[in-house]
Parts: sequence; C-alpha cells; structure tokens
Amino acid sequence: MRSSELSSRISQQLIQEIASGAIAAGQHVGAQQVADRYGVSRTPVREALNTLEARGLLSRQANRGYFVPENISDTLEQWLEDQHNKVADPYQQLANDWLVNQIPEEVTEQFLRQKYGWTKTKVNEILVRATREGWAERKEGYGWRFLPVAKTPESFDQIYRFRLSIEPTAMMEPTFTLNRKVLTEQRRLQEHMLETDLGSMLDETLLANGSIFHEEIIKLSGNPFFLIALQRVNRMRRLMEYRAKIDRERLVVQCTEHLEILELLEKGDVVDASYKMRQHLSGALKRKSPIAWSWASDSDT
Amino acid sequence: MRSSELSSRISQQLIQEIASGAIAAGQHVGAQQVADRYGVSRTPVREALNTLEARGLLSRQANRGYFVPENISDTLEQWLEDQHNKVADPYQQLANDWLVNQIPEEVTEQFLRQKYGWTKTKVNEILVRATREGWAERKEGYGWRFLPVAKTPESFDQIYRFRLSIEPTAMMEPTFTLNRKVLTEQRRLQEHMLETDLGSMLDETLLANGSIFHEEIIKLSGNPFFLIALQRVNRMRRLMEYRAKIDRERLVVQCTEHLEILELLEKGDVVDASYKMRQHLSGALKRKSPIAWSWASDSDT
DNA sequence: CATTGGCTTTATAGCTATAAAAGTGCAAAA
DNA sequence: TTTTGCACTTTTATAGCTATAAAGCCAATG
Repeated sequence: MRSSELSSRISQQLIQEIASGAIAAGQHVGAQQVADRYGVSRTPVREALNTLEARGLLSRQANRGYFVPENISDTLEQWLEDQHNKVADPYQQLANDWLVNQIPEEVTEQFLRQKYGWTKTKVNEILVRATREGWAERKEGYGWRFLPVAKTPESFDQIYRFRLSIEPTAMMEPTFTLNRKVLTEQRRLQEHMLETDLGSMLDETLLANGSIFHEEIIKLSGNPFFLIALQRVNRMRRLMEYRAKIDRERLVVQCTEHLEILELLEKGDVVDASYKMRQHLSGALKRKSPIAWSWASDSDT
Repeated sequence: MRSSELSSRISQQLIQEIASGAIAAGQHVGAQQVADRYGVSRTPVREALNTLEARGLLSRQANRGYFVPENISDTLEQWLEDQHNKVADPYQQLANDWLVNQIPEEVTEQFLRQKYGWTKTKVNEILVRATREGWAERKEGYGWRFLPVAKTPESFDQIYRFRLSIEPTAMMEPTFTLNRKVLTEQRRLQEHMLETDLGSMLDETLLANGSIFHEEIIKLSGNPFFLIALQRVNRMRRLMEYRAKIDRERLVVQCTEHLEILELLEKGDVVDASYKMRQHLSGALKRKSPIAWSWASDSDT
C-alpha cells in the first residue's frame, strides 16, 4: 500500500483526534464526513482509513465503513512508541540543521537538492513553508537566505515581549465577544490535560495545547490581525521548542493559569482576565519558558 | 537591449531612490555599491544602469561609471508619466480581481494558468507571494483558497487597531535605542516630502513613505517580531490602498506628525513620542485613512 | 586601488511528456 | 437513504532538457 503525503497527514490527524478523545471509541468514522471536515476529497481519506485499519487502529466492516475499536489504548501506546522513534520530516530536518549551524546563511536551491536529495518541487515547497513561518526568504536574484530570527534564546524573550503587547490588548478590543461555546470547549481541553498523564503524551501535542488556548482566546477579539500575528510567532516558537526538552511540571502551572483566565472570562470579567493574561505571559517570560535549551550553548549568555 | 525582471525591478527602485532624494543629484552610482545594497550581483545592476542611461536618467562616463545628472526633474516627470500608464504587474492584477470579486474563493492552479495565461512557475510564484502577504493559502489537497481578510473596509480599521497595539508599546521596549543616524535620515525624508510637489509623485512612493517611517521607528525597538508584524499588515494595507485614491492633503498632516514624533525622539523623550504615536494612529483610524474607498461600495456601510 | 567592462560559470525558469495523487460520479450494499 | 467501493477525470508532481538570467572572475582603466 502506497501512502501519499496527504493521506499520511490525514492518518496522523485522525490518530491525534482518537487519542485526545475527540473521536470516541465505538464511533463510526465515515469517509465522506472526514473528507468534508478536512476539506479534501474521499480518495486520500480512504487511503488513510485503510492504513489505520492495517495498523489495527480502526476496525472495518465490509460496506459499512470503519469504526474505532473499544479497546484501543494498547494499540495507541504502541503507536506513540513508534512516533517517538520516527524520523523528522524534511521541513524539521532543514529547520534543525539551520538552528545548529549546519547550513550556511545563504544557499541555492541546487545546494539543498544535492545535500538532501530533494526534488525541485520539494525544495520549493519546504522553502515556501519556511518563508511563511518567517525564517527564510528569497534573495533578489538567485538563492535563498535564512534569517537568524529563530536561532537564539533571545528570540524567545522577544516573542514573549511581543505577545505581552498583543494578547492582553486584543482582549480589550471593542469587538471582543465572550463565546461561551469556545470557553467551555477550552475548559474541557485544559481540564483533560490536567487529568491525563502528561508523560504519555507526545511533545507536539503538549506544545500544541498551549498555542491553541491562546489562539482561541485572541480569536475572540474579532480582529484577525491579532490572530495572524500570534499564530506566526507561535509557529516560530514551536520550531525552537521542537528541539528542546519540555518541563512537564511547568505545564501543570500553565494549565492552571489557563483555567483561571477562563474562569474570569466566564464571569464576564474581561478586564481582570486581560490582566491575568499579562501576568501569565510575564511569568513565562521570567521563567524563560517551560523548556530547557539544548542547543546554542555556544552563544553569549 | 533585453531587460530581465530583476534588472527592471532594480531600475524601478533606483528611480524611486533618485526621485525621493535618497540618491542626490551629481552623486556617483557604483554598480558594486548598488549590488551590495540590494544583495545581488553586478550583472543585473549593470543592466539596470544601462537602461536608465538609455532613458537619460543617468549619465555615463566611460570606465568611471554612472552619475545622477544635475537637472533630472524634467526627465523624471516624463518617466512618471510613463509609469502612470503602465500595466499592472500580474500580482496586482490577481489581487485586484480578488478584491472586486472577479475570481472565486477557491481555485486550481490550472484555472489561473488558463485565465491569465501564466506559466506554472509564474502561477506558483504569485501564489507564494500572496501566501506570504497573507491573503492566499494552499488547500490540503489540490487547489488554493483566497482569504477574505484583505477585502473589506473593516480590515482597514482592524489593521489600525492592531498597529495601535504594537507600535506605541514597541517604542517602550527595554531594548529600544535612539539611533541618531536613523532619526536624521527619517527627518530628511519627511522634510523632503513636504517640500516636494506631492501631485507629481507616484502613489506607490507616497504610500511607501508612510510605511517606511513607521517601520524604521519600530525597528529601533530591537525586537524583530514587532517589525515583522508591522511589515505584514502594512503589505496588506498597501494591497488595498493600491486600489484607492489618495488624499494628498491628509499626507501633509501625516508628514507633520511624523516630524513631531521625530522631534520628541531626538530630545530623548521616548514616552511622549510613544504617546504621540498612539495619537497619530488614532487620528488615522478616526479619519478612516488617507484614502477614499473606490470599491466594495456594495458592502454594508 | 577601487571600479568598470567583458567573459565564463553556475543557477534558475520554461517547456514537454509522463507518473502519481486527488477529485468526482455512480452502482451496489447495508 | 446513506455510505462504501470502484472506475474514471482532473490536477499536480517529477524528470530531463534548453534557454536565459545571475553570479563570479579577471584584465583594463581612471
């Protein structure tokens, strides 16, 4: 069974959803339904469902479709193991090599094709993504330039300072609306985090949780430019965090503070919520983030 | 004489610099120097210089290089005439068609290739740029999606609200440094604007002037994330302004306020400068920007 | 001694054919 | 009636070749 990039992305997401409890055990997983949700056609979805069945993460009933098995936790554990040992995708590989100074600041596409054995399209695709995430840019003529913006621990502080300037003010926007549904859902997710054994979760999942919370809150401002700006710095932050060890103790504090902010918002106390958000971010800034630096040890401290 | 895309971009920029006074009359324009400044090789620069000489915008002395003629204003006038009648570049064409609802929200690359007669690479290049500027994104599977974020007058207000939240605070960053050289240069540019006949300048030049001032100031914060965020919304703003008529009266007020901010900064009074910046932006927000909307008249007012 | 001008090398854009992946419609099964 | 399974269409990716653009080099010039 071949599996294209898209279909494997879909299986990843499906597993995440099953693992996080968004899709319950015993539930029917329809191809059309999934396709609609992700905005793609049924073809790659069916491939993904096939793959997951082959790995025992879904059971299949002829002509009736796929279902989430009742006893899935063991299989999920196994899958998590596999994930931990998985090779990084090309994008992460390039990002990593840049962060640890394995590639020069300016490169030609040719250089990357040779070094990594990528096709012309793949090189382009990856560089486009890096451009979008803000750490690469096309040179005027031939070649590309990588930006040092994501390389240093200082960037981390700068990102927090930036967030400190947009997140609390976004909550004070005149168009800010208290969407109960969003608040309830976020409360559910944060509480779920606190209840779950953090040790068993993938780093990516943990990091994503924090980002999603803040992005959902800033989304309530009704001003998309705040959201876009936050997403942008979050993506860059994750790029760096990807390389670092996560302090899971710190995450508990983080979730607790998130819940406190939610509580204030649920009471309709936006001003205090905004203030608490400021404190929350300041705290993260002071503590130098919930991660420990594993690279850039050669930089000036 | 053939002239590649890059070399014509360079000539455009050079003319802008000459017109805006950044390169003074009589000054020597070295190929190497220009190449270094733009980060390209001398080849396209030489092409550009050649073109400009052919049009009489530069004079050439054999083996000594190119110089800005003393009496250049007439030639510049002529060139400005030509520019006004120039066809829009493909990117602006697509942006325009999207803004005036001439293309659907979701398209395939094929569709664009047919509609505009672009090559595969060109389509890709333009979509990448649109992605970077924030109003297009790749769909999961095949196809692209255009985002409505840049389409409405409301976006304009939202951009100003966003700037209101980052620009004054950026000036209060602990790493903010008063770079005299930058301040002097900006003062020079703003004063030059006020002295020049605004009617004779290209819209792009006028719009660029405002953006550059704010970007240079925010750059002084020492936190690149503020700059990146501002550049991003400015690009989108310009996309919209490109379609609208500029109120040149308003620009005089703008320049004056810019000079007031500079004055405070030169005195080292950062707090008041930050406050003035806030006022400056609020003013623009209230006055609904120095442009008049020429499209989207069908939207809810 | 930096800078230009001409020339060589290298890199990317454009094109074509082909492979692969995603999208789509319809009959068959539950 | 809904959903799967399958055949078929459309769209995009890949590869290799050619043309052209950009980069890099070096001698000549002021």
